Amino acid sequence: MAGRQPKYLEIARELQEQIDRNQLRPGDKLPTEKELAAAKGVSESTVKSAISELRKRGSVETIPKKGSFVAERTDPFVITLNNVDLGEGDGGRGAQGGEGVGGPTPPGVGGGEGRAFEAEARRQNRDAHSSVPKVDVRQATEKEARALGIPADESEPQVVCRFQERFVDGKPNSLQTSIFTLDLAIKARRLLEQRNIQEGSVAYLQQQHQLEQIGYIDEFDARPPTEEESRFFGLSRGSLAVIEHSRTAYDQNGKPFRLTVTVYRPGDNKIRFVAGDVPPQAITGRPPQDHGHDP
Amino acid sequence: MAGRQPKYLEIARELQEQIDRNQLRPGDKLPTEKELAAAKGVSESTVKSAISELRKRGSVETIPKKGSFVAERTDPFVITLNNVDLGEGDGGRGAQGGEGVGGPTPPGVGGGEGRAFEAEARRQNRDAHSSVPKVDVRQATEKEARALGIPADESEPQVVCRFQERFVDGKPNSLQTSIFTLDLAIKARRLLEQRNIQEGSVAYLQQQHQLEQIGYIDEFDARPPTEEESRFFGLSRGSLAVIEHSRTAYDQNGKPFRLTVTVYRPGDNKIRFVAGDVPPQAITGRPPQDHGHDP
DNA sequence: GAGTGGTCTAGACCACCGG
DNA sequence: CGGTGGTCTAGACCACTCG
Repeated sequence: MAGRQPKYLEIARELQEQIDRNQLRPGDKLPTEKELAAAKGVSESTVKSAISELRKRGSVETIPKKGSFVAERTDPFVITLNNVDLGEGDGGRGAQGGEGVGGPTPPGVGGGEGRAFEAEARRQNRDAHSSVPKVDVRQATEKEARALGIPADESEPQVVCRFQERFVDGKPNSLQTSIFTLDLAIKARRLLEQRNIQEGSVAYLQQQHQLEQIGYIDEFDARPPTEEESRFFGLSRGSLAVIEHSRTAYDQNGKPFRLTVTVYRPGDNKIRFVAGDVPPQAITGRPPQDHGHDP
Repeated sequence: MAGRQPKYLEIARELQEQIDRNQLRPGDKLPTEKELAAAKGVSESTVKSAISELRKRGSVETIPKKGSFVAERTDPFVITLNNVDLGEGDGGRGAQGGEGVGGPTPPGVGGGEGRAFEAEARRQNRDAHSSVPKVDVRQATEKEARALGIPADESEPQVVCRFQERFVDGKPNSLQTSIFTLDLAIKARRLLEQRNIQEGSVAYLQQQHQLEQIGYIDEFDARPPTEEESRFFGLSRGSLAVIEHSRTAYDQNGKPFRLTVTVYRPGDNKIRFVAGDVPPQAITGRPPQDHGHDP
């Protein structure tokens, strides 16, 4: 119809329609590439292109040497990124409390690292856990140095990276790296220990080191996954992009002291910000009845 | 090194290194695929795979029948999405004022559609403009119906879409669609007119129709571009993903009345949220000295 | 008309998976 | 072991751009 498309896109469209019409159900195995090539009367390479297109959209997942499968629709994990009271016991800001989130959202959660994540999971009755942090000391990348306000003239600035894998309901959910200057970590030694900071790094830094998180800037980007990310998320090569969320946290002197980079797989997560008064049921996500009409 | 990689990734890596080392500069044309194939001693298809890899990362752009070019690094447009005073004259919330953004960020901007965008541009001394809105009436998609709180039993719910192309410094920046129920648009007729709403749709709805935006929920996703998006952004097929930002706005009765979906091309934009007290120079983006040391 | 990338073919070999 | 997808080859034709 209307100006022919390349065959591979045509085939991708046909397969997508079968998925949409539930002729191919989540978890089903697609015909093998050979079979599809024969069925559509094209070469195998053309079929490969078509399937690669579906992979990019997240409609199918391919497991090498096994086959391509219609993606399961997990119901997404809702993570509300500003669902936090900046700095726990209400340090710097005084009366405002909920900090522009206030409203119906339960505040609390000491910000930073894994804590907000686990609180979200509890609220949604989902099981979340994080791996033990892997701690790394290395030279700051340019981006990290800039974010942490390390002067450009400092040669080989060292940073501490705390890296965690995070799971929801047993499935890989996100990868998080928190980065501090080595100078800070030497004063706040637990940042260097390969062990969870139970109360959260923000609370730890506040209580033990008078470092208050009084604000942060969040930034978003999308990019293709690294190999490590592909492995963790179980993506095959040429799959969809990941979402990168960077949070730079500022202390009471207006200096950045932490950079947290979290990488999500799209589709499995609803990454949210809430502002003002929003009805509670909108915040919890998952309207009660949703995809209940086509079985 | 360490467990051989496929040739096409190897070649992609080599090219990427040349780009990183500035042996290939932004705007430069890569050798043709034939030339590369000959130079690397591989087939043309392998070279195509390699270049496709670089396209996904945004390192190169390919213009069909002309060649592949090292991507220009535009300095990114910083758009701060919560840089707004909800509902202008401070309607529903009362005393809290700046709404969790307060701090040093200039408030103002009546929220919604193109207004925040143009205000951002002014602040950054950049030229922003939007196309005249294209207005469409059509049946709501499932997602739209859900977001706007249209009951599932309503058959063929109609919505009004206001679609705009947005440019920064003359270059395509983002595509924005604002969606309202047809019921609302019939009462608030200017939503149906193919003409900019100068004061912003939020202000219009408040002043003329007592509809106050007292909160919103933002959501992020990443996905491959549609054909239309590829055309607008000048992406070739198999290029990188786009970022989708959805904002659902709620009125004083806690009911959603607008869904705005904005699609950005990654790399060209820094999509931000600011919370709490953050030093002003961090907010304006672009630290004065930045990539000034490798010319 | 020459050059270019987009699409496509018809194969091939490999590594890994499962039985 | 046979089946699978990943990689790769050595071509081909087309549509488009450019000089």
